[in-house]
Amino acid sequence: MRIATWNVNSISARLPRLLAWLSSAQPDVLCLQELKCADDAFPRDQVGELGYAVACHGSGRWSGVAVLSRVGLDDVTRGLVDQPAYEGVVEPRAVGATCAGVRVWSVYVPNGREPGHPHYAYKLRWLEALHATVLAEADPNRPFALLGDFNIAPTDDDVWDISLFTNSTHVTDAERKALAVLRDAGLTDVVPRPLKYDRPFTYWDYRQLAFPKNNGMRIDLVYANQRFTDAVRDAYVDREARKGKAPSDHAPVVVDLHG
DNA sequence: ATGCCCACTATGAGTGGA
Repeated sequence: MRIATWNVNSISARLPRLLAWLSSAQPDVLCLQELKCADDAFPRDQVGELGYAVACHGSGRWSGVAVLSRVGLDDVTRGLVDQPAYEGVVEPRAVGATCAGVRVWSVYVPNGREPGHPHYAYKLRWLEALHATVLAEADPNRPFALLGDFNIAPTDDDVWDISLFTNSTHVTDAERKALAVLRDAGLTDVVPRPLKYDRPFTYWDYRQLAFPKNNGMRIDLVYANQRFTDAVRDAYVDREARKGKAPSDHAPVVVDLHG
């Protein structure tokens, strides 16, 4: 069973590349983030032709998440337990579904903008709600994983040059503590292998030749319980998807499970 | 070669991304 996550930075802008990637990579389950489309605008027919059912949770211009599955899609849950609002809006940033017995959540953690910004406080509150959801769904007998764009680099090695991140989001102690709380809840960071270079970055800015220079970050994560990690056979970042015409600025993370 | 922001809304410039 192949499970993947990919921040596509607009489903409509990325549709040709998404369909090509589904055909070549053949994931059984794909978690998507940054759809930037409303639920009624999701290209269900096109992904349906490739055999995928869709559970999406979007509202238009910003955010938006989905789970695509060709092995069943049950018990869809939209939003987190006690998910906080930002400026009065509870944003579409999390959707859960059960696919062939595996419970997955596609998550898009708020960016945070900068430490001290209200969006940063929102990010930390949002991560508390994510933790509450993990606790509410805890079941050691069921494979479980959060997959998505966490907007946090777990360690200093997960950015290309930590000296450039002074007073930046994504690397603060409070954000990393939120990941530690998820680990304390029984989840493990499933670190993918890079297909080139030494570190498995998943995001490269569009600007300043970041991708050719490999000025990247590992912020797209898979946090899984033991039943899930025990089944992991391989995990890698598909950096090929970052190349070429009209790519997303994120690459997919692919996890292969036994069975 | 991996190649020097992109996508959205709206119609030009502002916002968000990280």
